Amino acid sequence: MTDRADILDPMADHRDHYHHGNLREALLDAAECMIVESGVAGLSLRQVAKHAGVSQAAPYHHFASKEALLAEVARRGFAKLVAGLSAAATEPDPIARMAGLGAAYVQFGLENPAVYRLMFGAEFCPTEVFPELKESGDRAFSILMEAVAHGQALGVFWGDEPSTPSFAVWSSVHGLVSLLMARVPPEKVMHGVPMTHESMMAATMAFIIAGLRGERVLAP
Amino acid sequence: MTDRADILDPMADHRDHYHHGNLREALLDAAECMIVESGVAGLSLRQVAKHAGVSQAAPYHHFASKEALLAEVARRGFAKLVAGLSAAATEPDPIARMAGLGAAYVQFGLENPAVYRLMFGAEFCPTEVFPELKESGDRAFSILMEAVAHGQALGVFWGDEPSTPSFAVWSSVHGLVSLLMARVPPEKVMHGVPMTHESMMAATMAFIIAGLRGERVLAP
DNA sequence: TCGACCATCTTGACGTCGTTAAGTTAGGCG
DNA sequence: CGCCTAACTTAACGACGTCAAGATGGTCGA
Repeated sequence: MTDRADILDPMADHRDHYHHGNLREALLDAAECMIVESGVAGLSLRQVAKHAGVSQAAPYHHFASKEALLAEVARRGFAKLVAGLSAAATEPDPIARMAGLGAAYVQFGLENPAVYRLMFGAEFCPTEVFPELKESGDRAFSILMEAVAHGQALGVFWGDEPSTPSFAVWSSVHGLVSLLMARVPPEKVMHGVPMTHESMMAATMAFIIAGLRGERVLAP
Repeated sequence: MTDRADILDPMADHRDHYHHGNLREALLDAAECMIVESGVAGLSLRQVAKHAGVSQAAPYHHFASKEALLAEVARRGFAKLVAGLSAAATEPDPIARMAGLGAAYVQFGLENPAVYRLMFGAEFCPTEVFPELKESGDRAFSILMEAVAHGQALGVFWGDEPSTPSFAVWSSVHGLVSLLMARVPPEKVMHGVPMTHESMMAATMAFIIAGLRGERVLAP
């Protein structure tokens, strides 16, 4: 099809142009696009291939299975999430940094709900089968933990051990995103009180800050 | 097969014994059992039917589709969750009640991870298609909101509007269960600190109590 | 310049899946 | 006793994931 185009357009300096151009990336793009439109559950590898303009078996020269392709889409998602968090992690004030991290996290989740579900769904591409996925997630967690340790070092946050409160923070924000996606349409009103995504997020962040600053209430 | 068994065993007083006995419940039981063993993604309706001892098309006389059967399994899960929460909701002390609700919620999630994922996954049986699922979830939320309002009425919890902080509580606990299931094996050690499910839960509950008691830190 | 190599992609096939249509069985009621 | 209808079976359709075998075309040493 693009017989002469490869000569006229030698943009791929390395080895990115194979037979049909960079099929691996094209498949990933197509899969992500189709996931965003129709969800993960109904995704068909054959349609991904058709969408990329190749035959049904072509993807198997770049991915071991449909699950492996989905895992790579999820890995890209984690990379994007880490990029967003990193941008927010430069803020020096601990509370402002934590608020920025939370906002970046929620923004990523609500802007990429399908990919977010794929990343944390564990039904498709489980972390046991694809350990690089777990590693990508841990990288995001490290940014959060660094922010907690930063606040602890300055005496703004309680304690001196960052991993446990970091996990509690992650739980809160992850739960917020999950519930906002699954159960709260943006205009929902409950018992006469409007529940906007913004107010839900403000309440969760208030919980997080209160938890980070406060003393323990329950034993241990 | 059970030609005479129906006569020898007339336990089903109402109309529960059709051709093969109560196939609807048998299918639900088989599906739940198979989901627990192998997850939702790989579940096959044909295997569910075979597991129940009927042909491939038999389920369609009791459920409109595979998704509808899964939705009913999820609905049963919500009923079980509500039962567990209700038992913990009798405690009069607000903080103890909240801790009990959290423990009951986490216990349900960790004891039924596959069904929990189905309930909140939103990939299979979405709430838009099965509104009774949403209703079941709202019933669980009401128990939590009642507990928050109870604490607010006694002046133990901050504020006088229960739905927003209740949502933050739900977020935290839901996120805790999700992350414990997906990313934290029970024996995980992170940066030299052992992260047990119990310590993660204690930290999250401390956050929740602190958030419920404390003043707002961020501007709403 | 040419031929061999090899990664890349296609064709075709297998078994399984969800779902539907048409036929079969058996208990309930006239 | 015979019809009715719900419950179930058999058979089939198209789509799916995946693999084996063959076609294709760029790369590189001779």
